[in-house]
Amino acid sequence: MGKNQNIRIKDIARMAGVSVGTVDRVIHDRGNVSSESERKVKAILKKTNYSPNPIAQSLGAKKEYQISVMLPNPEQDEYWELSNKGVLQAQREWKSYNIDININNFDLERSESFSENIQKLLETKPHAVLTAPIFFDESITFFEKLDEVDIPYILVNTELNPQIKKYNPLCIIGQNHHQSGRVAAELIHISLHEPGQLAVMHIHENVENSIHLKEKEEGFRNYFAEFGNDDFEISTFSFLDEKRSFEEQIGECIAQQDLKGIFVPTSSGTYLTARALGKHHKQQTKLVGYDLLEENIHFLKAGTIDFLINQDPRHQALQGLRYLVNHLLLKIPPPTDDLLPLDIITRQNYTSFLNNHS
Amino acid sequence: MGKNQNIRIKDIARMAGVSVGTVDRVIHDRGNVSSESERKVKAILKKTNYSPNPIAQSLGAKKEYQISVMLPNPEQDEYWELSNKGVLQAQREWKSYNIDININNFDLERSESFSENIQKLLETKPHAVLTAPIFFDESITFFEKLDEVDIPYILVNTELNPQIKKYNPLCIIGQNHHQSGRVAAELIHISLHEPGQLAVMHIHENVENSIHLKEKEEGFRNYFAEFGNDDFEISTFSFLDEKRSFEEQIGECIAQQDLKGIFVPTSSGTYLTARALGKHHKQQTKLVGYDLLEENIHFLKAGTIDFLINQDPRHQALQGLRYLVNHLLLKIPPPTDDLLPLDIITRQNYTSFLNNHS
DNA sequence: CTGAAAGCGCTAACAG
DNA sequence: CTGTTAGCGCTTTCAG
Repeated sequence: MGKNQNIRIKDIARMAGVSVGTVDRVIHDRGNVSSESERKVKAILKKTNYSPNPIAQSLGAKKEYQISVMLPNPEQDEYWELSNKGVLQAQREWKSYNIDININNFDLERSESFSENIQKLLETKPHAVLTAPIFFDESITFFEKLDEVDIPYILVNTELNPQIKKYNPLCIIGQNHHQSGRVAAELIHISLHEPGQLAVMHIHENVENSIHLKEKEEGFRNYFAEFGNDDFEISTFSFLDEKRSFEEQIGECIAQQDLKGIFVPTSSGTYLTARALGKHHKQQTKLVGYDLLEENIHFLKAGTIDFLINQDPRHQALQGLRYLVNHLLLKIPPPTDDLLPLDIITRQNYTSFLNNHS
Repeated sequence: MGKNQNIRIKDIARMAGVSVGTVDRVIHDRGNVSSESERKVKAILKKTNYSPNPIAQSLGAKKEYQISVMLPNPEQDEYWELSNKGVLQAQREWKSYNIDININNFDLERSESFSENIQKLLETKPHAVLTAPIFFDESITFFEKLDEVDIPYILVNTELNPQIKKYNPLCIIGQNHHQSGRVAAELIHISLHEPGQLAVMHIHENVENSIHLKEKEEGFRNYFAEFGNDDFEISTFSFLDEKRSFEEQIGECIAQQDLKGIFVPTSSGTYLTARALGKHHKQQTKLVGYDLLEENIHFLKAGTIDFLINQDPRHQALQGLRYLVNHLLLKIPPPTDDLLPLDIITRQNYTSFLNNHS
């Protein structure tokens, strides 16, 4: 048990017969130390199992840190509004620590907007970055540049995948999408009392996002495939931005098919589907979607939505920023990835998720 | 946006025309300040929206804090072992902050053990206490004494109820038990495809604990009562410590009844029931219980247990200690109570809850 | 290459 | 009642 609470830099300086300045130099590899001194200091360091007092460390280093957040415009999508709430909370949380979190928003509909913003962001030379790789190709350019100038970055809403492995994010925060799809399947399976048609609805999604969505769908199908029977037949429907409103398109689809269960792998798609089910009086169709958006909660309460899987974007952002701060301020390394729990939300437990948990 | 990053105590001293000492005194209500000075300082404090730099604060206050934890012996029950893990994590987390968390364990089976321990604990005069009111009557004595000597305390595994309102815990951490019972009912209801007998099993519980359990049962029954039909009839069974093992008793009960669904409101009761169901080949009976104990997970995977509701004892302890530390170190007041989310655990999502989340 | 010394913002002991 | 001052442990000049 390290009683090393009490060894100070001063102590090890004395033990090594040098000054605190020298000790600090070897600790931080700042050079300008004779190999002799270095050897001695390092020996004592090892022997005493010294670990610096992070509090004093960050007080002493009166440095200001800039963290840049690059996320979609919260006004375009309630999911990102929740995410933004996490950022705002982090801003408050670290206000007095000389951490400046500045927010850059890009347009969810225009990938160019993302590219434009990374230019501006990089010019400000932040000490760390939090982002979500919505537009994957553009994000890759971003990663390359960040890696190049050695700015640490953390990704939210992401899962470790082979493409990302080529780059060096400090940490990746998200959920296991495949497993998430399996949870959705399980929930439909549990609540469905008779065989029938199922559907996966892809609504309004930039193709770039499709990595997640495909994985969710795969998990969903995979779950049912394991049973090897054909009680359930699964179709996939994709609705793209057209002249006709999504609601109209979805409504038509729902009217034509006799669906027993629907899985919508996106948060905003969820309430769009619920609306359509409502309009066509098909509320009894089992519907599983994502996230505690206002309208999703409404339809959950009403019974149109049966389950929501919570991706907790607010927590993801907050957690990402905490990792970044700990990294900058206290040199505490975050995990390489953080897979959040797959919360199942129902009519009976949703309120317990609505309190602002830290 | 507060550019108050940079207002130091020194600044507000200058602005108020007093010394830093005085400012510090009014900030911490240490008295010995003329009402005139106090007024001025408070005005500036308000105007500048001053908030102290917690880092400097904890460096400056070279005070050592003692926090005493009083929880059941973790070796007696895996639930409390999880709880203990939270305590250990907190110990690590605040190691370098001069916070000394010492653990007192009492015997779950002997209420006298609790009483004995509170004596010893009080003699050490800790700065704060974390406990769980397992033995309610004995706990009340404890609360009274803590209130008397003004030691702040936080309760875990508890819900705000009229009896506790007479005392002054700093915060109460737990779940809404009534709602928890309703979640259990909902889960059974969703997964049950035909009417039938249901049961609530009370296993091996000290009567003192029964407040929670009664509330869970009430929520459970209440859910079904709202439907007003009699598709489901609910019986209550209680198993007390006797010559015969619980397993035997439960087994007998299960064999005699034709139960479609069972709700067990305790974590250890859950696997005991699952064992009995296994032995009597009644795995198809829907079983809802509590918590990610090793054996519960085993039976969940095997399909004997259908759902677990996660009470996250580890998180409760950790959170309670964080509140305490923030209270002591930074004077940040915790909420008066913190109701945690009612996590639903299934075969498909349990792994996502097993990672050690902070 | 090295040591001395001045802070970082706050707390607390000590004269007055 | 009030101001002054010496730290907390570490970083970072700045002479030498």
